[in-house]
Amino acid sequence: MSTESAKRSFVRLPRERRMREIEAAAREVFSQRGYDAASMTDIAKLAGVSEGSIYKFYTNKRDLLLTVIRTWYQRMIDEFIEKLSGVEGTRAQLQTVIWQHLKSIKANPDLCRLFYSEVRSADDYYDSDLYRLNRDYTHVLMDIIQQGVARGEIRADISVTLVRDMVFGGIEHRISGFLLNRGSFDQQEIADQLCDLVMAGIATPVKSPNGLDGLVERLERVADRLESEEGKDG
Amino acid sequence: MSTESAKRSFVRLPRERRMREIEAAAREVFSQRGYDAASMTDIAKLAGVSEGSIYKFYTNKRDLLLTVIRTWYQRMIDEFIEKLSGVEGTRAQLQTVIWQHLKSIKANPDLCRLFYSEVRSADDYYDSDLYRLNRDYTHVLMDIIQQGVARGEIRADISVTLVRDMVFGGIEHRISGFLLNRGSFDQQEIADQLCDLVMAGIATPVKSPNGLDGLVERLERVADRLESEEGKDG
DNA sequence: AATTTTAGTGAATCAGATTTATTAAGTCCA
DNA sequence: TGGACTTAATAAATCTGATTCACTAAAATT
Repeated sequence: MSTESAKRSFVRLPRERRMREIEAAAREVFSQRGYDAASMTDIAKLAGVSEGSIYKFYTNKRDLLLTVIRTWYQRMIDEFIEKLSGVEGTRAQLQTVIWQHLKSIKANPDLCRLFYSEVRSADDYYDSDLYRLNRDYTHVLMDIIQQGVARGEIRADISVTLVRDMVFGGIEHRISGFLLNRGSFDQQEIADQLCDLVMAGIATPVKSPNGLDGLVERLERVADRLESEEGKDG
Repeated sequence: MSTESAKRSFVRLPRERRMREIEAAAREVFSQRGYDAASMTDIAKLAGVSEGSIYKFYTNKRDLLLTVIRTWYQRMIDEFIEKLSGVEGTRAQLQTVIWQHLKSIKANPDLCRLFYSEVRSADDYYDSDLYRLNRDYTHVLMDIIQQGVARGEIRADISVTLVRDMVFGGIEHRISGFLLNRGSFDQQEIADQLCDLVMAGIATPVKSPNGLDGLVERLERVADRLESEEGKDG
Protein backbone atom coordinates (compact mmCIF):
# COMPACT_ATOMS: atom_id res chain seq x y z
CA MET A 1 0.00 0.00 0.00
CA SER A 2 2.77 2.45 0.89
CA THR A 3 4.71 2.55 -2.37
CA GLU A 4 2.38 1.94 -5.23
CA SER A 5 5.13 0.75 -7.58
CA ALA A 6 8.42 0.75 -5.70
CA LYS A 7 11.13 0.44 -8.31
CA ARG A 8 12.96 -2.71 -7.33
CA SER A 9 16.70 -2.38 -7.62
CA PHE A 10 19.44 -5.00 -7.48
CA VAL A 11 23.16 -5.49 -7.43
CA ARG A 12 24.63 -6.17 -10.81
CA LEU A 13 27.82 -8.21 -10.92
CA PRO A 14 30.17 -9.07 -13.78
CA ARG A 15 29.28 -12.30 -15.50
CA GLU A 16 32.20 -14.38 -14.25
CA ARG A 17 31.80 -13.28 -10.68
CA ARG A 18 28.10 -14.07 -10.59
CA MET A 19 28.67 -17.41 -12.24
CA ARG A 20 31.17 -18.39 -9.55
CA GLU A 21 28.72 -17.38 -6.81
CA ILE A 22 25.95 -19.45 -8.32
CA GLU A 23 28.33 -22.38 -8.80
CA ALA A 24 29.41 -22.18 -5.16
CA ALA A 25 25.81 -22.14 -4.00
CA ALA A 26 25.00 -25.06 -6.26
CA ARG A 27 27.93 -27.05 -4.94
CA GLU A 28 26.73 -26.48 -1.42
CA VAL A 29 23.11 -27.39 -2.04
CA PHE A 30 23.89 -30.37 -4.27
CA SER A 31 26.34 -31.66 -1.68
CA GLN A 32 23.86 -31.39 1.15
CA ARG A 33 20.71 -32.59 -0.54
CA GLY A 34 21.84 -34.63 -3.53
CA TYR A 35 20.82 -33.84 -7.09
CA ASP A 36 17.11 -34.64 -7.08
CA ALA A 37 16.28 -33.17 -3.71
CA ALA A 38 18.18 -29.97 -4.46
CA SER A 39 15.83 -27.39 -5.95
CA MET A 40 16.72 -24.46 -8.16
CA THR A 41 14.86 -22.33 -5.63
CA ASP A 42 17.26 -23.44 -2.89
CA ILE A 43 20.27 -22.70 -5.02
CA ALA A 44 18.93 -19.32 -6.14
CA LYS A 45 18.16 -18.37 -2.56
CA LEU A 46 21.60 -19.32 -1.31
CA ALA A 47 23.27 -17.52 -4.21
CA GLY A 48 21.19 -14.44 -3.43
CA VAL A 49 19.73 -14.32 -6.91
CA SER A 50 16.41 -15.02 -8.58
CA GLU A 51 15.71 -18.39 -10.16
CA GLY A 52 15.53 -16.92 -13.60
CA SER A 53 19.05 -15.55 -13.28
CA ILE A 54 20.58 -18.98 -13.04
CA TYR A 55 19.26 -19.75 -16.52
CA LYS A 56 21.05 -16.71 -17.86
CA PHE A 57 24.32 -18.50 -17.16
CA TYR A 58 23.55 -22.19 -17.11
CA THR A 59 21.28 -23.90 -19.57
CA ASN A 60 19.67 -26.14 -16.95
CA LYS A 61 20.02 -27.86 -13.62
CA ARG A 62 22.17 -30.61 -15.04
CA ASP A 63 24.56 -28.16 -16.66
CA LEU A 64 24.99 -26.60 -13.27
CA LEU A 65 25.75 -29.96 -11.71
CA LEU A 66 28.30 -30.78 -14.39
CA THR A 67 29.99 -27.45 -13.85
CA VAL A 68 30.32 -28.12 -10.14
CA ILE A 69 31.73 -31.60 -10.69
CA ARG A 70 34.07 -30.42 -13.42
CA THR A 71 35.70 -27.78 -11.24
CA TRP A 72 36.19 -30.23 -8.40
CA TYR A 73 37.54 -32.94 -10.69
CA GLN A 74 40.02 -30.63 -12.38
CA ARG A 75 41.47 -29.53 -9.03
CA MET A 76 41.69 -33.13 -7.93
CA ILE A 77 43.70 -34.13 -10.98
CA ASP A 78 46.09 -31.23 -10.56
CA GLU A 79 46.81 -32.20 -6.98
CA PHE A 80 47.11 -35.83 -8.00
CA ILE A 81 49.80 -35.15 -10.59
CA GLU A 82 51.67 -32.89 -8.21
CA LYS A 83 51.78 -35.41 -5.38
CA LEU A 84 52.98 -38.13 -7.71
CA SER A 85 55.97 -36.28 -9.05
CA GLY A 86 59.22 -37.47 -7.53
CA VAL A 87 57.91 -40.84 -6.44
CA GLU A 88 60.05 -43.63 -7.86
CA GLY A 89 59.40 -47.34 -8.34
CA THR A 90 56.24 -49.10 -9.44
CA ARG A 91 55.17 -50.17 -5.98
CA ALA A 92 55.60 -46.74 -4.41
CA GLN A 93 53.86 -45.06 -7.32
CA LEU A 94 50.93 -47.45 -7.17
CA GLN A 95 50.71 -46.92 -3.44
CA THR A 96 50.68 -43.15 -3.95
CA VAL A 97 47.95 -43.29 -6.58
CA ILE A 98 45.71 -45.38 -4.36
CA TRP A 99 46.42 -43.32 -1.27
CA GLN A 100 45.80 -40.07 -3.06
CA HIS A 101 42.59 -41.34 -4.59
CA LEU A 102 41.31 -42.41 -1.19
CA LYS A 103 42.24 -39.03 0.20
CA SER A 104 40.17 -37.24 -2.44
CA ILE A 105 37.19 -39.41 -1.68
CA LYS A 106 37.51 -38.77 2.03
CA ALA A 107 37.80 -35.02 1.44
CA ASN A 108 34.64 -34.73 -0.69
CA PRO A 109 32.38 -37.72 -0.26
CA ASP A 110 29.32 -35.75 -1.35
CA LEU A 111 30.73 -34.67 -4.68
CA CYS A 112 32.14 -38.11 -5.14
CA ARG A 113 28.72 -39.66 -4.70
CA LEU A 114 27.22 -37.15 -7.12
CA PHE A 115 29.83 -38.09 -9.66
CA TYR A 116 29.18 -41.80 -9.27
CA SER A 117 25.41 -41.69 -9.24
CA GLU A 118 24.47 -38.74 -11.44
CA VAL A 119 27.30 -38.15 -13.84
CA ARG A 120 29.09 -41.34 -14.64
CA SER A 121 25.99 -43.39 -15.20
CA ALA A 122 24.29 -40.94 -17.55
CA ASP A 123 23.90 -41.63 -21.26
CA ASP A 124 25.84 -38.58 -22.33
CA TYR A 125 28.84 -39.34 -20.15
CA TYR A 126 30.91 -40.81 -22.94
CA ASP A 127 30.71 -37.62 -24.94
CA SER A 128 31.34 -35.32 -22.03
CA ASP A 129 34.53 -33.53 -21.09
CA LEU A 130 34.22 -35.19 -17.71
CA TYR A 131 34.75 -38.53 -19.35
CA ARG A 132 37.90 -37.19 -20.90
CA LEU A 133 39.07 -35.81 -17.56
CA ASN A 134 38.46 -39.19 -15.99
CA ARG A 135 40.50 -40.86 -18.71
CA ASP A 136 43.42 -38.57 -18.01
CA TYR A 137 43.12 -39.40 -14.37
CA THR A 138 43.11 -43.16 -14.73
CA HIS A 139 45.74 -43.02 -17.43
CA VAL A 140 48.25 -41.97 -14.82
CA LEU A 141 47.91 -45.38 -13.22
CA MET A 142 48.16 -47.16 -16.55
CA ASP A 143 51.37 -45.33 -17.37
CA ILE A 144 52.85 -46.43 -14.08
CA ILE A 145 52.06 -50.06 -14.81
CA GLN A 146 53.41 -49.77 -18.33
CA GLN A 147 56.66 -48.32 -17.07
CA GLY A 148 56.81 -51.15 -14.57
CA VAL A 149 56.55 -53.60 -17.44
CA ALA A 150 59.29 -51.80 -19.33
CA ARG A 151 61.57 -52.03 -16.31
CA GLY A 152 60.77 -55.70 -15.86
CA GLU A 153 59.09 -55.17 -12.51
CA ILE A 154 55.69 -56.08 -13.85
CA ARG A 155 54.69 -59.14 -15.84
CA ALA A 156 54.38 -58.29 -19.50
CA ASP A 157 51.37 -60.52 -20.03
CA ILE A 158 48.90 -58.71 -17.78
CA SER A 159 46.23 -56.40 -19.13
CA VAL A 160 46.98 -52.85 -18.08
CA THR A 161 43.37 -51.79 -18.37
CA LEU A 162 42.30 -54.69 -16.19
CA VAL A 163 44.65 -53.51 -13.47
CA ARG A 164 43.17 -50.04 -13.80
CA ASP A 165 39.64 -51.40 -13.47
CA MET A 166 40.48 -53.55 -10.49
CA VAL A 167 42.20 -50.73 -8.65
CA PHE A 168 39.59 -48.03 -9.19
CA GLY A 169 36.66 -50.42 -9.13
CA GLY A 170 38.01 -52.09 -6.04
CA ILE A 171 38.44 -48.78 -4.28
CA GLU A 172 34.97 -47.69 -5.22
CA HIS A 173 33.39 -50.80 -3.82
CA ARG A 174 35.52 -50.70 -0.72
CA ILE A 175 34.46 -47.19 0.23
CA SER A 176 30.86 -47.44 -0.93
CA GLY A 177 29.73 -47.86 2.66
CA PHE A 178 31.49 -44.68 3.65
CA LEU A 179 29.84 -42.78 0.81
CA LEU A 180 26.46 -43.82 2.11
CA ASN A 181 27.29 -42.31 5.48
CA ARG A 182 28.52 -45.23 7.43
CA GLY A 183 31.32 -43.91 9.61
CA SER A 184 34.79 -43.63 8.13
CA PHE A 185 37.52 -45.80 6.61
CA ASP A 186 41.18 -46.46 7.27
CA GLN A 187 42.89 -44.86 4.32
CA GLN A 188 46.33 -46.26 5.06
CA GLU A 189 45.15 -49.79 5.67
CA ILE A 190 43.10 -49.95 2.49
CA ALA A 191 45.94 -48.50 0.44
CA ASP A 192 48.43 -51.02 1.85
CA GLN A 193 46.21 -54.05 1.44
CA LEU A 194 45.10 -53.13 -2.02
CA CYS A 195 48.62 -52.34 -3.13
CA ASP A 196 49.92 -55.64 -1.76
CA LEU A 197 47.21 -57.66 -3.40
CA VAL A 198 47.62 -56.02 -6.79
CA MET A 199 51.39 -56.17 -6.73
CA ALA A 200 51.31 -59.83 -5.76
CA GLY A 201 49.11 -60.43 -8.77
CA ILE A 202 51.09 -58.51 -11.32
CA ALA A 203 54.73 -58.49 -10.21
CA THR A 204 57.15 -60.64 -12.17
CA PRO A 205 57.63 -63.87 -10.24
CA VAL A 206 60.96 -64.00 -8.47
CA LYS A 207 63.07 -66.36 -10.55
CA SER A 208 65.08 -67.96 -7.80
CA PRO A 209 63.89 -67.71 -4.25
CA ASN A 210 66.60 -68.51 -1.70
CA GLY A 211 69.40 -68.30 -4.21
CA LEU A 212 68.14 -71.16 -6.30
CA ASP A 213 70.08 -69.88 -9.30
CA GLY A 214 73.41 -70.24 -7.58
CA LEU A 215 72.47 -73.67 -6.37
CA VAL A 216 71.59 -74.82 -9.85
CA GLU A 217 74.84 -73.50 -11.24
CA ARG A 218 76.84 -75.30 -8.63
CA LEU A 219 75.06 -78.56 -9.20
CA GLU A 220 75.37 -78.35 -12.94
CA ARG A 221 79.10 -77.83 -12.59
CA VAL A 222 79.36 -80.82 -10.34
CA ALA A 223 77.19 -82.92 -12.58
CA ASP A 224 79.26 -82.00 -15.63
CA ARG A 225 82.46 -83.01 -13.95
CA LEU A 226 80.93 -86.20 -12.67
CA GLU A 227 79.79 -87.13 -16.12
CA SER A 228 83.12 -86.42 -17.72
CA GLU A 229 84.90 -88.47 -15.02
CA GLU A 230 82.49 -91.31 -15.56
CA GLY A 231 83.46 -91.14 -19.20
CA LYS A 232 87.15 -91.56 -18.31
CA ASP A 233 86.42 -94.43 -15.96
CA GLY A 234 84.19 -96.45 -18.29
CA MET B 1 -23.88 -35.91 -27.79
CA SER B 2 -24.87 -39.49 -28.69
CA THR B 3 -24.59 -41.11 -25.27
CA GLU B 4 -25.25 -38.51 -22.61
CA SER B 5 -23.47 -40.45 -19.86
CA ALA B 6 -21.96 -43.60 -21.36
CA LYS B 7 -21.23 -45.92 -18.47
CA ARG B 8 -17.54 -46.62 -18.76
CA SER B 9 -16.67 -50.22 -18.04
CA PHE B 10 -13.37 -52.00 -17.45
CA VAL B 11 -11.83 -55.37 -16.85
CA ARG B 12 -11.27 -56.18 -13.25
CA LEU B 13 -8.39 -58.54 -12.42
CA PRO B 14 -7.30 -60.15 -9.16
CA ARG B 15 -4.78 -58.13 -7.23
CA GLU B 16 -1.74 -60.35 -7.80
CA ARG B 17 -2.37 -60.71 -11.50
CA ARG B 18 -2.74 -56.97 -12.03
CA MET B 19 0.34 -56.27 -9.94
CA ARG B 20 2.43 -58.57 -12.12
CA GLU B 21 1.14 -56.89 -15.27
CA ILE B 22 2.02 -53.47 -13.98
CA GLU B 23 5.42 -54.72 -12.86
CA ALA B 24 6.09 -56.17 -16.29
CA ALA B 25 5.14 -52.90 -17.96
CA ALA B 26 7.31 -50.97 -15.54
CA ARG B 27 10.26 -53.24 -16.22
CA GLU B 28 9.86 -52.64 -19.91
CA VAL B 29 9.55 -48.87 -19.70
CA PHE B 30 12.27 -48.44 -17.08
CA SER B 31 14.59 -50.60 -19.15
CA GLN B 32 14.00 -48.64 -22.31
CA ARG B 33 13.94 -45.10 -20.96
CA GLY B 34 15.75 -45.22 -17.65
CA TYR B 35 14.19 -44.15 -14.38
CA ASP B 36 13.81 -40.40 -14.83
CA ALA B 37 12.66 -40.42 -18.41
CA ALA B 38 10.13 -43.15 -17.74
CA SER B 39 6.78 -41.62 -16.87
CA MET B 40 3.97 -43.15 -14.91
CA THR B 41 1.77 -42.35 -17.88
CA ASP B 42 3.95 -44.52 -20.12
CA ILE B 43 3.83 -47.39 -17.68
CA ALA B 44 0.09 -47.09 -17.15
CA LYS B 45 -0.50 -47.02 -20.87
CA LEU B 46 1.62 -50.11 -21.52
CA ALA B 47 0.00 -51.95 -18.62
CA GLY B 48 -3.41 -51.04 -20.04
CA VAL B 49 -4.47 -49.36 -16.86
CA SER B 50 -5.05 -45.84 -15.61
CA GLU B 51 -2.32 -43.94 -13.75
CA GLY B 52 -4.28 -43.92 -10.54
CA SER B 53 -4.46 -47.69 -10.51
CA ILE B 54 -0.75 -48.07 -10.17
CA TYR B 55 -0.93 -46.22 -6.88
CA LYS B 56 -3.44 -48.74 -5.60
CA PHE B 57 -0.67 -51.33 -5.64
CA TYR B 58 2.59 -49.44 -5.40
CA THR B 59 3.14 -46.51 -3.08
CA ASN B 60 5.13 -44.53 -5.65
CA LYS B 61 7.35 -44.64 -8.70
CA ARG B 62 10.38 -45.64 -6.71
CA ASP B 63 8.56 -48.51 -5.03
CA LEU B 64 7.74 -49.76 -8.48
CA LEU B 65 11.36 -49.56 -9.56
CA LEU B 66 12.51 -51.43 -6.46
CA THR B 67 9.96 -54.14 -7.09
CA VAL B 68 11.23 -54.61 -10.62
CA ILE B 69 14.84 -54.78 -9.51
CA ARG B 70 14.06 -57.08 -6.62
CA THR B 71 12.38 -59.67 -8.81
CA TRP B 72 15.25 -59.64 -11.28
CA TYR B 73 17.87 -59.84 -8.56
CA GLN B 74 16.21 -62.73 -6.79
CA ARG B 75 16.08 -64.79 -9.97
CA MET B 76 19.70 -63.97 -10.66
CA ILE B 77 20.81 -65.22 -7.25
CA ASP B 78 18.85 -68.44 -7.63
CA GLU B 79 20.49 -69.18 -10.96
CA PHE B 80 23.85 -68.20 -9.52
CA ILE B 81 23.64 -70.69 -6.66
CA GLU B 82 22.41 -73.41 -8.97
CA LYS B 83 25.24 -73.02 -11.47
CA LEU B 84 27.82 -73.03 -8.73
CA SER B 85 26.79 -76.31 -7.17
CA GLY B 86 29.07 -79.14 -8.10
CA VAL B 87 32.02 -76.93 -9.02
CA GLU B 88 35.09 -77.93 -7.01
CA GLY B 89 38.33 -76.12 -6.25
CA THR B 90 38.88 -72.46 -5.45
CA ARG B 91 40.05 -71.46 -8.89
CA ALA B 92 37.18 -73.12 -10.72
CA GLN B 93 34.66 -71.70 -8.29
CA LEU B 94 36.06 -68.20 -8.61
CA GLN B 95 36.02 -68.54 -12.36
CA THR B 96 32.39 -69.66 -12.25
CA VAL B 97 31.34 -66.76 -10.03
CA ILE B 98 32.94 -64.21 -12.32
CA TRP B 99 31.68 -65.85 -15.48
CA GLN B 100 28.15 -66.13 -14.14
CA HIS B 101 28.17 -62.53 -12.97
CA LEU B 102 29.28 -61.35 -16.38
CA LYS B 103 26.58 -63.43 -17.96
CA SER B 104 23.91 -61.78 -15.84
CA ILE B 105 25.16 -58.36 -16.80
CA LYS B 106 25.18 -59.25 -20.45
CA ALA B 107 21.65 -60.63 -20.23
CA ASN B 108 20.12 -57.55 -18.61
CA PRO B 109 22.31 -54.51 -19.05
CA ASP B 110 19.39 -52.13 -18.61
CA LEU B 111 18.31 -53.47 -15.25
CA CYS B 112 21.92 -53.64 -14.25
CA ARG B 113 22.40 -49.96 -15.00
CA LEU B 114 19.23 -49.11 -13.11
CA PHE B 115 20.54 -51.01 -10.13
CA TYR B 116 23.89 -49.24 -10.23
CA SER B 117 22.66 -45.73 -10.79
CA GLU B 118 19.29 -45.56 -9.08
CA VAL B 119 19.23 -48.16 -6.38
CA ARG B 120 22.66 -48.76 -4.98
CA SER B 121 23.58 -45.12 -4.66
CA ALA B 122 20.42 -44.05 -2.85
CA ASP B 123 20.41 -43.08 0.80
CA ASP B 124 17.99 -45.77 1.83
CA TYR B 125 19.91 -48.58 0.16
CA TYR B 126 21.52 -49.78 3.38
CA ASP B 127 18.17 -50.38 4.99
CA SER B 128 16.60 -52.01 1.96
CA ASP B 129 16.03 -55.68 1.32
CA LEU B 130 17.97 -55.23 -1.89
CA TYR B 131 21.06 -54.50 0.14
CA ARG B 132 20.52 -57.74 1.98
CA LEU B 133 20.06 -59.62 -1.29
CA ASN B 134 23.28 -58.12 -2.56
CA ARG B 135 25.08 -59.23 0.58
CA ASP B 136 23.88 -62.79 0.07
CA TYR B 137 25.10 -62.63 -3.47
CA THR B 138 28.60 -61.37 -2.73
CA HIS B 139 28.85 -63.64 0.29
CA VAL B 140 29.00 -66.61 -2.03
CA LEU B 141 32.34 -65.36 -3.29
CA MET B 142 33.62 -64.69 0.19
CA ASP B 143 32.73 -68.21 1.28
CA ILE B 144 34.69 -69.61 -1.63
CA ILE B 145 37.76 -67.64 -0.65
CA GLN B 146 37.38 -68.64 2.98
CA GLN B 147 37.16 -72.31 2.04
CA GLY B 148 40.24 -71.81 -0.09
CA VAL B 149 42.05 -70.49 2.94
CA ALA B 150 40.90 -73.45 5.02
CA ARG B 151 42.24 -75.84 2.38
CA GLY B 152 45.53 -74.00 2.23
CA GLU B 153 45.01 -72.92 -1.38
CA ILE B 154 44.64 -69.28 -0.45
CA ARG B 155 46.96 -67.18 1.68
CA ALA B 156 45.53 -66.77 5.14
CA ASP B 157 46.67 -63.17 5.47
CA ILE B 158 44.54 -61.64 2.73
CA SER B 159 41.37 -59.70 3.43
CA VAL B 160 38.41 -61.64 2.12
CA THR B 161 36.27 -58.51 1.80
CA LEU B 162 39.00 -56.83 -0.21
CA VAL B 163 38.98 -59.70 -2.67
CA ARG B 164 35.21 -59.36 -2.92
CA ASP B 165 35.50 -55.64 -3.60
CA MET B 166 38.20 -56.07 -6.20
CA VAL B 167 36.33 -58.75 -8.06
CA PHE B 168 32.93 -57.10 -8.18
CA GLY B 169 34.29 -53.57 -8.39
CA GLY B 170 36.71 -54.66 -11.07
CA ILE B 171 33.99 -56.30 -13.10
CA GLU B 172 31.77 -53.26 -12.78
CA HIS B 173 34.43 -50.92 -14.08
CA ARG B 174 35.42 -53.29 -16.81
CA ILE B 175 31.93 -53.52 -18.26
CA SER B 176 30.91 -49.91 -17.61
CA GLY B 177 31.51 -49.08 -21.25
CA PHE B 178 29.18 -51.87 -22.32
CA LEU B 179 26.49 -50.62 -19.95
CA LEU B 180 26.63 -47.25 -21.61
CA ASN B 181 25.92 -48.85 -24.96
CA ARG B 182 29.32 -49.33 -26.44
CA GLY B 183 29.19 -52.63 -28.27
CA SER B 184 29.80 -55.81 -26.35
CA PHE B 185 32.47 -57.52 -24.26
CA ASP B 186 34.28 -60.83 -24.31
CA GLN B 187 32.86 -62.63 -21.33
CA GLN B 188 35.31 -65.50 -21.42
CA GLU B 189 38.36 -63.34 -21.81
CA ILE B 190 37.45 -61.03 -18.96
CA ALA B 191 36.64 -63.95 -16.69
CA ASP B 192 39.96 -65.64 -17.45
CA GLN B 193 42.09 -62.55 -17.06
CA LEU B 194 40.40 -61.43 -13.90
CA CYS B 195 40.55 -64.88 -12.40
CA ASP B 196 44.24 -65.23 -13.21
CA LEU B 197 45.08 -61.86 -11.77
CA VAL B 198 43.20 -62.41 -8.56
CA MET B 199 44.48 -65.94 -8.09
CA ALA B 200 48.04 -64.79 -8.65
CA GLY B 201 47.50 -62.23 -5.94
CA ILE B 202 45.91 -64.44 -3.34
CA ALA B 203 47.14 -67.99 -3.93
CA THR B 204 49.63 -69.44 -1.49
CA PRO B 205 53.10 -69.18 -3.02
CA VAL B 206 54.19 -72.51 -4.39
CA LYS B 207 56.78 -73.86 -2.00
CA SER B 208 58.36 -76.43 -4.28
CA PRO B 209 57.19 -76.65 -7.84
CA ASN B 210 57.83 -80.08 -9.36
CA GLY B 211 59.21 -81.46 -6.12
CA LEU B 212 62.09 -79.03 -6.31
CA ASP B 213 62.77 -79.30 -2.60
CA GLY B 214 63.57 -82.99 -2.70
CA LEU B 215 65.64 -82.54 -5.82
CA VAL B 216 67.71 -79.83 -4.23
CA GLU B 217 68.31 -81.89 -1.12
CA ARG B 218 69.44 -84.91 -3.08
CA LEU B 219 71.76 -82.96 -5.32
CA GLU B 220 73.27 -81.08 -2.42
CA ARG B 221 74.07 -84.38 -0.74
CA VAL B 222 75.72 -85.61 -3.90
CA ALA B 223 77.61 -82.39 -4.41
CA ASP B 224 78.82 -82.42 -0.85
CA ARG B 225 80.13 -85.98 -1.22
CA LEU B 226 81.79 -85.18 -4.49
CA GLU B 227 83.51 -82.15 -3.08
CA SER B 228 84.71 -84.02 -0.05
CA GLU B 229 86.13 -86.72 -2.36
CA GLU B 230 87.95 -84.01 -4.25
CA GLY B 231 89.41 -82.99 -0.92
CA LYS B 232 90.76 -86.58 -0.48
CA ASP B 233 92.16 -86.61 -4.01
CA GLY B 234 93.88 -83.24 -3.88
C1' DA C 1 22.23 12.17 -23.62
C1' DA C 2 20.60 8.59 -26.56
C1' DT C 3 21.34 3.84 -27.66
C1' DT C 4 22.68 -0.73 -26.98
C1' DT C 5 23.85 -4.50 -24.28
C1' DT C 6 23.19 -7.65 -20.79
C1' DA C 7 22.25 -8.75 -15.64
C1' DG C 8 18.42 -9.42 -13.25
C1' DT C 9 13.57 -10.27 -12.01
C1' DG C 10 9.31 -12.76 -10.90
C1' DA C 11 5.26 -14.33 -12.69
C1' DA C 12 3.53 -17.69 -16.11
C1' DT C 13 3.98 -22.09 -18.13
C1' DC C 14 4.73 -26.82 -18.41
C1' DA C 15 5.59 -31.58 -17.16
C1' DG C 16 4.94 -35.19 -14.46
C1' DA C 17 4.09 -37.48 -9.93
C1' DT C 18 0.68 -38.05 -6.53
C1' DT C 19 -4.24 -37.42 -4.44
C1' DT C 20 -8.98 -37.56 -4.40
C1' DA C 21 -13.72 -38.20 -5.35
C1' DT C 22 -16.29 -41.28 -7.64
C1' DT C 23 -17.77 -45.44 -10.30
C1' DA C 24 -18.45 -50.22 -11.09
C1' DA C 25 -17.08 -55.25 -10.90
C1' DG C 26 -17.10 -59.07 -8.13
C1' DT C 27 -18.52 -61.44 -3.65
C1' DC C 28 -21.15 -62.78 0.12
C1' DC C 29 -24.94 -63.93 2.29
C1' DA C 30 -30.27 -63.46 3.70
C1' DT D 1 -31.76 -62.83 -6.60
C1' DG D 2 -30.98 -58.64 -5.04
C1' DG D 3 -29.08 -55.48 -1.61
C1' DA D 4 -24.61 -54.68 1.31
C1' DC D 5 -19.91 -54.63 1.04
C1' DT D 6 -15.27 -54.79 -0.58
C1' DT D 7 -11.93 -53.24 -3.59
C1' DA D 8 -10.27 -52.59 -8.59
C1' DA D 9 -10.40 -48.99 -11.51
C1' DT D 10 -10.92 -44.46 -13.29
C1' DA D 11 -10.42 -39.47 -14.55
C1' DA D 12 -9.87 -35.21 -13.01
C1' DA D 13 -7.70 -32.21 -9.62
C1' DT D 14 -3.67 -30.97 -7.09
C1' DC D 15 0.97 -30.16 -6.12
C1' DT D 16 5.80 -29.60 -6.96
C1' DG D 17 9.56 -28.01 -9.18
C1' DA D 18 12.08 -26.98 -13.52
C1' DT D 19 12.06 -23.97 -17.31
C1' DT D 20 10.39 -19.95 -20.12
C1' DC D 21 9.11 -15.31 -20.98
C1' DA D 22 8.14 -10.57 -21.02
C1' DC D 23 9.88 -7.02 -18.95
C1' DT D 24 13.09 -3.79 -15.93
C1' DA D 25 17.26 -1.48 -14.97
C1' DA D 26 22.33 -1.11 -14.51
C1' DA D 27 26.39 -0.52 -17.31
C1' DA D 28 28.71 0.34 -21.38
C1' DT D 29 29.12 2.53 -25.74
C1' DT D 30 28.26 5.99 -29.08
